[in-house]
Amino acid sequence: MKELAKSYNPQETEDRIYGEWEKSGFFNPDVCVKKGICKKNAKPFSIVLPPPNVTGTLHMGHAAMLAVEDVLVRRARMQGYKTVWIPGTDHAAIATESKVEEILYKKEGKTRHDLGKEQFLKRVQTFAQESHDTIVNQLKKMGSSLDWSREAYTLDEKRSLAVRTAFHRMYKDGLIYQGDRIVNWDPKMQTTVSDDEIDWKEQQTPFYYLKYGPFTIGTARPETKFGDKYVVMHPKDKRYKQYKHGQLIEVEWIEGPVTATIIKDESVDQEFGTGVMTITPWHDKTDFEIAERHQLDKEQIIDLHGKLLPIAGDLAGIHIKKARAMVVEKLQAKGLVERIDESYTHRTAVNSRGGGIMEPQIMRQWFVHVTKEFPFPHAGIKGIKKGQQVTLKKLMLHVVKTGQVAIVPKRFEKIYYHWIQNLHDWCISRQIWFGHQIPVWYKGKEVQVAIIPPKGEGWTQDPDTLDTWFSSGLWTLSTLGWPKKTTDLATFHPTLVLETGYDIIFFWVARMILMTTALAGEVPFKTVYLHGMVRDDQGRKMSKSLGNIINPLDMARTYGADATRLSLLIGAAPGNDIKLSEDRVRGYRNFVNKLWNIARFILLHTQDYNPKAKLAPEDKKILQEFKRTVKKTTTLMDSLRLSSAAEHLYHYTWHTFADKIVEQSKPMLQGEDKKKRQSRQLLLLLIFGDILKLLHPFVPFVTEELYQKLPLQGKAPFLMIEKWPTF
RNA sequence: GGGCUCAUAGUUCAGUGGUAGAACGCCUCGUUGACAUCGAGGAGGUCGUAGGUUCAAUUCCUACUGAGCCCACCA
Repeated sequence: MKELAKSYNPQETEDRIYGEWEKSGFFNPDVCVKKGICKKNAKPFSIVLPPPNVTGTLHMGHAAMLAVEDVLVRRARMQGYKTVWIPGTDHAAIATESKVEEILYKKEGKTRHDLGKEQFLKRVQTFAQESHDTIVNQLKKMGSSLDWSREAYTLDEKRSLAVRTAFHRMYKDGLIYQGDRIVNWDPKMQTTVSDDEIDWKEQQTPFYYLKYGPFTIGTARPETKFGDKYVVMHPKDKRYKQYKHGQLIEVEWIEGPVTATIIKDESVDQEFGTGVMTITPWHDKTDFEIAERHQLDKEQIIDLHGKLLPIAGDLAGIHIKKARAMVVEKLQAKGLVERIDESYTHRTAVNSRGGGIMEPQIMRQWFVHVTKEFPFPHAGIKGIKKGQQVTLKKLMLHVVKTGQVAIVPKRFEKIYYHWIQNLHDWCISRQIWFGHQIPVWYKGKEVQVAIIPPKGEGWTQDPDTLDTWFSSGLWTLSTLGWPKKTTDLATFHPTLVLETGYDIIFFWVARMILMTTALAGEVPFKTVYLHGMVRDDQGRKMSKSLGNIINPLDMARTYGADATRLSLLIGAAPGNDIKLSEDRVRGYRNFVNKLWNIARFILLHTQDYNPKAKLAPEDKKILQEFKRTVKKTTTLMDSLRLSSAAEHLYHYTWHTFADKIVEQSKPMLQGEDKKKRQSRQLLLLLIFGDILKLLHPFVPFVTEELYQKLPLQGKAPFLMIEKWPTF
């Protein structure tokens, strides 16, 4: 028996251990079944890894996610479940494309158009591949027991088939349609963007009160007002009751007299401004909806590059940024400006990927119809019969309300409901190059929506690509082989737990529920476990500009992956943010080292232990007391209270086992009484062996390394496949 | 504008209808054979404020204050 080093060296251990695990194949449930580690008919336990974007490297938030998921997975495996955790990465369409564009521009001063589609996509793929390799390496460093044989990529061949199939089916069910609707247009990136990808920036801008015939209207954007010919007020507004809905009036306006129509609509806020406004339906969502309700004309004022169209008269071709001052000047010359309020705060929509200022436009795009009734074609959702009329919104609400999907912590259920109530049709087409090209083909006036290109000459595919969340919304299905009826799909779907940050509950969680229920008639997962954001020790977001980023790989290199994991697990309640500091990680490094030294002591004193020794009554009692810790840990983990479980183990290991039991054993181990000594040797080995098992999900590397050195009888070849202790 | 969360020891956080817990930090002492990445002991809290329910509230309810977050079509 070689003596252990004086202190634990994670650098020497972690990569070697991970390599051994990988080589063993036990991350793969099929291997476990084949080798008899788990029963053929064992209950399945499946988790998909929320696929990191191939835009860079992993951050502390990822590390927190990996820690929680690996704990769940490792424990399930030890409990004998047929356990799989599926790795993968996300092509992240617009995020990756804009990142590569940025690099290209910085390094070579070129745009994607200078390269052309084919060359540009090659660059993106190279970048994505490098990023992927880094990420995989990082996932392994953190000890994640992922089944690499099942690795997926949102843009690989299998996932592409799933995407095309989903699009085709949803189109046939009337859930996807092409329509002319108002969308968020980014003139800089030349693409649509979804509501969720917009950041709002507050700005002080002047607010103009303009004379519009007998009315005074308020606006923050006079440069869009050229075509305004509807004047809208609340039907109950007493100030304007002499005006009737539909009444025509002549008003003097920017380019001369206009015939305006009075419109009464309840969406007008009587308290705001003068309670009267004119509308620009082509470039404002609210205005668009008013126009839809009353079937009003809509006219485009601004082109897709942000320049004024001929309707602006001599200002045509001017960019809207410059146009404002010029329009105001014109209005002032005509005496139409009543007053200007300088202290108005306006919220500007900005594309969170790349920063272009959004300009709403009416455009022909593809949408997912969330309020359309359709006969539900499946039988797998409780409370909804096959053939029953449902909408996507209703489905999304139903599965959570009935508990078929549980959200932890529960308060996020309310947030989820609220979001669905406000949900509009989802625009899924993007005018970028990197992503799943829309599976629609055109030939003259013919249109075909299909899974594979139509036969015959002359078909061209829609050049647009799909919103990245369309493919990640299928993730639980597509990683398990859908639309094919694979064994994996039958065995592992629905997955048990989806663990992710609360910041992407809408982006991703909601959309997975939407797509999976609609397409497969199953929930994608039974429980959603939401972790908090990892912040710095002052509770601030980690960001480059603040320079407060703590890199998980740096922490793992300095203190070990195990310590890093513990620092992210202990003190982290679901849904609550974690404040992390290097001191914290250092503290848990000390615990890992303590564990190492306990082992060192035990190994030193059990060289000659007798596996058949009888436990003395007082030792039996200590063992019984230890079983309470096993029970408590088990119960806490069952209820997903991982932080409490880890804390409890920490405390027991250090302050009960090491400080009391081990200390008290010293005289017995060195004493003359052979029976006492042998009993105590066995006791220490038994309890410590079980401590290692209990701790293994939390700190897999050090426990594996130590367990392999324990002289216990009947050990499994790896701690990771040992049975979870009973009580 | 609507909603949510948090407020407990110096710090980070658990927790419970019945006279408060952990970790880190701090103080004192100890320790050359598992571990100074250590051991023994200790100090430290009227559980945000004001009401209410209750035999009893840090725990339940209401209001307020402070911190943070999310949503929303005020032109």
